[in-house]
Order: sequence, then structure tokens, then C-alpha cells
Amino acid sequence: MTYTYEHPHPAVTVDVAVFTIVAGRLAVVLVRRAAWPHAGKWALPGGFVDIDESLKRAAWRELREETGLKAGYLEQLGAFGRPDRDPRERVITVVYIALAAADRIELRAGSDAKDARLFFLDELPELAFDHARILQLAAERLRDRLDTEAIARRLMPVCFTLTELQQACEAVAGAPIDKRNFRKRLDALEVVEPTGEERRDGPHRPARLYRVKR
Amino acid sequence: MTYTYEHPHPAVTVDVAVFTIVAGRLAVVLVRRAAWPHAGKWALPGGFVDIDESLKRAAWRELREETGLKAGYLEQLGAFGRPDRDPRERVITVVYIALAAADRIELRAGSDAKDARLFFLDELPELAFDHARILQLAAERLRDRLDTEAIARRLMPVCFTLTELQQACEAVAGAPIDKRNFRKRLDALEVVEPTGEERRDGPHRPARLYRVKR
DNA sequence: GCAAAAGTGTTTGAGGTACACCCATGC
DNA sequence: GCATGGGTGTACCTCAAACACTTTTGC
Repeated sequence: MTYTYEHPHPAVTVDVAVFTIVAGRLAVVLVRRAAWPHAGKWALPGGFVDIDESLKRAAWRELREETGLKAGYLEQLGAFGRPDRDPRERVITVVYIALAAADRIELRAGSDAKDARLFFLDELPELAFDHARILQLAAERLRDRLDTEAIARRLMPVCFTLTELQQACEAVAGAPIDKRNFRKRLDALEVVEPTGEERRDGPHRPARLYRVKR
Repeated sequence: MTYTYEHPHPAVTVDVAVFTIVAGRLAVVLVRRAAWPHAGKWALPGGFVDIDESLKRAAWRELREETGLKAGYLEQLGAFGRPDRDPRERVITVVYIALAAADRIELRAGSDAKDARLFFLDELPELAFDHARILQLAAERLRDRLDTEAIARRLMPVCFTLTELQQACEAVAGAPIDKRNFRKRLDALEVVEPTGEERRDGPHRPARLYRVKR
């Protein structure tokens, strides 16, 4: 089956940058490419948009296929379409940013047996296509737009300590935050509440566990 | 000449929302459609992306064709691609926002003799496709991102009064601003300077003219 | 007892907000 | 002289930033 047009048409893909927090650091899901071009390099999960499928729906499909996520936060970063970004044909990609708690991500090897894993954002491998540039812009977007509440709601697991939340905020902002100021502001925000539980994980005072308020 | 692919490909267009300030109000350039679909309705200027042309270059081309603008501010708003947004075929559009002083915009009738004119953003006519939704998102983007300096640099003519600049800021923000607070903040910003000239235009004290600092 | 992370308040400065009157002109 | 928009200063309040010590545990 072939499809014919009077004018040349580009191919359109969606790519998804799935961010999460691992060990207090920002991490992103990448898949290893098996085929040309850029075989062996790592890339954002993505694929072609079906002809009768919305862009967002295509992004959800890719997200689910690679990470098992069926709900959560997904927003468009933008369209990238330099004519030379893919040697096969003209490909315009629409990039989405997804946010999820690390414990909800179930990485799946794709149908073509490619690897999928999390990388720290500051320890990225060599990336295929223009994905390094795209991830740089995505990280800037997170820094500009994600506030403490969004981080607590979208990137943290159900239960977390205030230190973990602070580390997540520091990872997103890329700068250290004063502990007392952070907790004072968090208190005023009224977005988290203590669960009553504690976590003991070392030779020091146990940390109270918190959850996001409904 | 025809072009054939193994999988169906969508068409890709760029549309440009050109904003300016007219009489202290936000205005946008629209063109009247001559042909089906939505013949007679008004739409954002735009057109198909050439197969070897970047998205931004296509946006510049459309901008120049409709308004004569060759320089200025142009940023991507995002991609819009619901499958049913165009009845002809699957069309994904990448929308750009342009900002310009009203006195630099030279509206041109397109090659197919369509009308082009400025509309106040709060007095829009019926719009083609999903352009009403797109303009709503574009206006939100302006409200969120444009600060006083950006308005002075990108939307105002070379010479302007402080009242005109304040009206522009109020138009973008959609809310009234206190005159003394506005001028105090503007003074601290150090982005405008008096030209030394004045403008007399009515039965009242003349207004000092300002320009943006280099 | 000591190493390690958890938890806890006050002070200061900057910036934003509210608010009312005189000035220069055209008619 | 009066109607019209141009131009000016102060008081208050909120929020962000700087800053150090005590608490509780495991070993």
C-alpha cells in the first residue's frame, strides 16, 4: 500500500521526554536505537504519528509503550523541524514532556528489543538526532515552570520526606535551597501533610513522611 | 509531479499570530479566506512548509509575505494537530507568535487577493479552523511571558509616551495598572529614556516622549 | 560518644501595592 | 476658567534571603 500526494509531505513524529527523580537527581528515560540512523546511540522514546491520531494521543501511546504510564502529566514542549535533522526523509517531531514518580515507571524493552533505561540528566550519553538540544530546552522549561507544588504532585512518590522533596526541588532548579526557608515556604503553601509515619534509614534521627494534600 | 510514501503523511503548515498595539489595545493580523474550507472567514496568516525549509524559516516567509516584516520577534507557540481540524486532509500546524510595532506593519493583500487587516483581540470575527482556540492560547502566553521591558522593546514604536506604554502593558496584562507605581518601576528598570521631545495632542499638558535604551 | 541527617525562628532588605493632588495646555 | 490628560512621593505590607544550633538515631 502506498500514499500519493501532489506536494511533498514531511513525516511527523512525537518524542517524549519522561522526567523523574532518582536519588535526588533529575533523570530521563532514553532508549537505545537498534537501526540506522544513529544505531547504538540513545534517543528519546518516540515514533510516527498515526494519520488519524492526535499529537497528544500519539504521545500518550509512546509514553505507555515505553514506561507503562497511563496517567500523569504530559505537556507539549514544541515542534522541531530542521530539514536535515533526519537523514532518511524530512521529519518534523513534536516533543512532549512527561513527569512521573520513579516508582510508577516500568521500563519496557520495545518490540524491536531495544534497551530502555533512566539516565541522570547531567550524565547523558551521546544522543541521536537533535535530542541533546531538545533535552536542553526541556530542562530549561522545567527550571522555569516547575514550582514546589508541581514537583510534589508530579515527580514525588506517594510518601516522601521533606529532605527528598527539597532535593527534588534543588535538582530541578539546579541550585541549593536553604532548608529552613524551604520548610517555611512549604508550610505556607499547604500542599503537603504528614502521614504520621516515620522512616528510619541510617544512623540518625528518623524522618517524618509526608504526602500531597488532595 | 506526485510524491509517494509507504505510510500516510500529514501536511504541515505554519501559522503566525502577529500581535501589535493599536490605540492602546492588543491587535492581531488576520486574513480573510477566499477558498473552501471556511471561505469568507478570517484566519491567521500561514501556509505549507516547504520540504527543505525549516519551520522558523517558513514562519518568517509567511510573516514577510503578509506584513512586510523582515526582522523582529518570532517565537514558537506550539504544534496543533487534531485529526479533524482541516477537512481537506490531515494538517498539523506549527504556530508562531510575532510581535511588532504597529507602524512597522505593512499589510499586503496576498497573491490570491485575500483581505488582510488588524483586529482588536477582544473584537475578533468568526475564525476558521481552530484559530480561535490558538489565539486564546497565544494571548495567555503573552500575558504570562511579556514583561514591561519586552513590551517596550517589541511592541512599541521608536517614540512613545509613558501613558502609551502603560496602556500597552495594561492591554497585555488585561488589568489596570497604577500610574505612579508603573513609572516608579519603569524608572528602576532603566530600559527607557526621554528623547527630549514632547507631543502636544489635545487640550492638556504635553507628554514627554521616550525611547528604548540601547 | 560520635557521626549523620532531621528538625526548628528570627532578622533584614527589597519590592510591590495603595493612595491624591498639582501642572500645562486648548478651547 | 474649565475640562483634559500629564506628571509626581510616601507609608505599609509581603515575601525572599541569610543564618546556627538542638534532636534522635545506629553503630
